[in-house]
Amino acid sequence: MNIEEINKGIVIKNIQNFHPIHTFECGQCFRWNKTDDNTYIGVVRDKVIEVELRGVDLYIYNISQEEFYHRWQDYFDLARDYSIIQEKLKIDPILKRAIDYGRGIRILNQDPWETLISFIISSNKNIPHIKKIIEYLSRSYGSMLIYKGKEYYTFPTPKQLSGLSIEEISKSKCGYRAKFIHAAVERVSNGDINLDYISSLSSHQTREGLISLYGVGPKIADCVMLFSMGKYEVFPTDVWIKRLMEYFYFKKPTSIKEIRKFANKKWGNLAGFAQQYLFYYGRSHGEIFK
DNA sequence: CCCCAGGCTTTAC
DNA sequence: GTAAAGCCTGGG
Repeated sequence: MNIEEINKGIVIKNIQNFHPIHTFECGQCFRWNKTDDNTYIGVVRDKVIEVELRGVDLYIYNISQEEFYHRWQDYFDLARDYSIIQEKLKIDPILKRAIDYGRGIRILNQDPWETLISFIISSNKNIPHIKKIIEYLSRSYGSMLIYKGKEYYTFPTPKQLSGLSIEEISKSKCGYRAKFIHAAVERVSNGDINLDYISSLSSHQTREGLISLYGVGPKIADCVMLFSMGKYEVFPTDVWIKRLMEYFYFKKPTSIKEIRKFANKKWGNLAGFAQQYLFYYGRSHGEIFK
């Protein structure tokens, strides 16, 4: 990678297989917002980051080169060669179509705690509403950051949320999910469950551990594993993926369990990448599956 | 007004 | 084991 430090940021020259729109709109994250053409601002852990694709060069603002190698290369998954992944997956003609459409997707390496709560909130909700709830929680209980004179808020830590009543959490408009969030805060902040430890286990054990949380089922567990724990063999199967898989592969109604098994066998430790390309393609071509 | 939105828990076969 | 009902809330 050809990287240069510039005023207030870095630039990666001639970047391959990274596009901000595809990466930030493919459903894996909720705190990146478009501010201009090919420009996004996001709060990641304890920093506000601005990303802009200008031609073939990627500008990342509010970080140094040293920080890039220390944290952000991993967060944006920029050390991974996605062309190899794409080559392997493109053997499948349907994936070829999906990859051609979403070529610039990268799977972000997000914070497990934030990812867990975000996907607990996501159940039975649309994306704008999910983002609103997360924004409310961050503004109310996170820490304030200033970037270019504007206020931003970190996603609250377990400690910052501990002690809140279910009623207080409900003020975020998260509805019946408040009791799930409350339970997760309790179990994580009192040390009953340690997300870093859980992520170090085998995929099966990680999954079991996550599902042991109240309000966390197979779909949410898979999202947390894929988006924040580097478990790339999972295949989060939601209603969109289910519809798409039935339409393209099974030609008949198929259980989620069977779809996951199929994907695992077909794509192995690349199933998570396949899911992201398919999901993004499916969301953008939803009318096909009606 | 009714229906749905990136699921889960509970209850009933 | 698998299948259906009910769930908070906001927007169409």
